[in-house]
Amino acid sequence: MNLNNETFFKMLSDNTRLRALMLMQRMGELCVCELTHALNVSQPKISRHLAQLREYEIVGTRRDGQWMYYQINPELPEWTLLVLQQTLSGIGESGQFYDDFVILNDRTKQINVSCCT
Amino acid sequence: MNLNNETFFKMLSDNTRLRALMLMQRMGELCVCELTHALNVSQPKISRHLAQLREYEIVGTRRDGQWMYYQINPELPEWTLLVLQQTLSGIGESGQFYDDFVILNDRTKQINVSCCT
DNA sequence: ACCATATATATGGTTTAGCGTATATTTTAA
DNA sequence: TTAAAATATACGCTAAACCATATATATGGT
Repeated sequence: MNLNNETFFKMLSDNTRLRALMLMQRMGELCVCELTHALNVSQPKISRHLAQLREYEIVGTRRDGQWMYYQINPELPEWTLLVLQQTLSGIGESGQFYDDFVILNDRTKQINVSCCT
Repeated sequence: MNLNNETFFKMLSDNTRLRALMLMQRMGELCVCELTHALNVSQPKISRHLAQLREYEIVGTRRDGQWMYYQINPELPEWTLLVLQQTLSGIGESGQFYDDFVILNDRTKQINVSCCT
């Protein structure tokens, strides 16, 4: 599927997708279970949204064993990358987006815990 | 209506609204008939979209006689203004968004022509 | 081969968004 | 006060988005 400007913003216009993107923007790649946990949404739900983001190549994936890692596609048009960056710095330091980050971080700090438990 | 991040992007995710916003970002305030003409869409259509943008205070209005002028609300959160700016510089120099601008400019260059003829 | 874990997809239903057409409102001018 | 222009809204419809639940696929370990 080809990404036009309209569609790019549509992908940002769902709260679950936006939260996921903000986490990826901050943390680099993340696996599905980390996102499921940090955002506290059902697995099929996050998976469907990630599939949409991948369909338009807003995110790329890497498989490592059973885990699928998602990250923001670094080859997106420059201006879209800047928009994502601007958005994170605009909204990432408080509220829900910040909370998501804290939950994710608390979890990853627990060493020796496999990605998803 | 209160504007959240999700909604902000939703407002950018419709092509007609995005085109209108890009023109306003470039030109400052514009009246409905200018937008109708530049975007070549029906008057009720642009009017409904402008009403949505106004509902979330993404744009503000000023009446001058029969004409209603719309412009991007300068009191939007800083990051959203930056996103709009970034978007225009990313997509405004070619394609449909540029074409809209050219059409608008050709028209306004005709001096002594009332706003809508 | 079989099971458990991680992830993806399919299905059916509900809500929301957008459109064209018709009509209403506001303002100006005669 | 009537008409015309500019703009806004209402209505009925269609399509798209999103969700929860159920099921399928893929991988790794035993």
